[in-house]
Amino acid sequence: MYLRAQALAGLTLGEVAERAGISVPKDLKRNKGWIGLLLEHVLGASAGSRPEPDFPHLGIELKSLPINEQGKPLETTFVSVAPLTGLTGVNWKNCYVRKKLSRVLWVPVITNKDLPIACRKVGMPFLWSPSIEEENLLALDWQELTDMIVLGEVEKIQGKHGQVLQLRPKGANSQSKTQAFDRHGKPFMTLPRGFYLKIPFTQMLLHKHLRIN
DNA sequence: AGCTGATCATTG
DNA sequence: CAATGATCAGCT
Repeated sequence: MYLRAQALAGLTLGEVAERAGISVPKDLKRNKGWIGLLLEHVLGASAGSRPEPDFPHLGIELKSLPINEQGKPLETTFVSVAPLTGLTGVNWKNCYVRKKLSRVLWVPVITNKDLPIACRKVGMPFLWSPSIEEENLLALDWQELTDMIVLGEVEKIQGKHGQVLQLRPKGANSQSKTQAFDRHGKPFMTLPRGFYLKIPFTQMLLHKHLRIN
């Protein structure tokens, strides 16, 4: 599977889509997850929206990483939705973020905005598991953000919180609502949130990999 | 130019 | 509705 991913390196998305018999959209405005879904399809990941790794047997999560020609990620990377309730007994060791990030196949895609989708090229995929240092950074941020949620301060959380991990809205739109608890423990409805990896962190992963290989 | 809140499609 | 896949786009 990793080898199949490496075989995609250097191909354009147009070529990959053609292999898969999938047509390429003009833009991603109404197909924001298209590249990720294309890669899942050609690599044989299990489809669907089930909360499982993309490759359950291998415990590997597939993430496409939009980068520019200089190798800089262009977007933050969504990790998972953030539970706002039922957090008693949840800690870093058993949390969903850690599980999701335990083994990730990153597939960089050169996604300069001025390039048509079909002309954008797949970079060299790499398999990653957090080093001790990386995991410590993630754990620190996760704990800070989770503490705030537990304290009923979810609406005080800004994207700037966290060094490598941030909490931002993750919903259909600003009208989306999910349940949370306020500082007095009373339930109220608020925007669903998700954990995202900040750009400098994924940039570091990419560059570490490039140095090693 | 980067950040962060807002948004889109699809599925179970 | 909430989870999957993310990128858009206005504001600073």
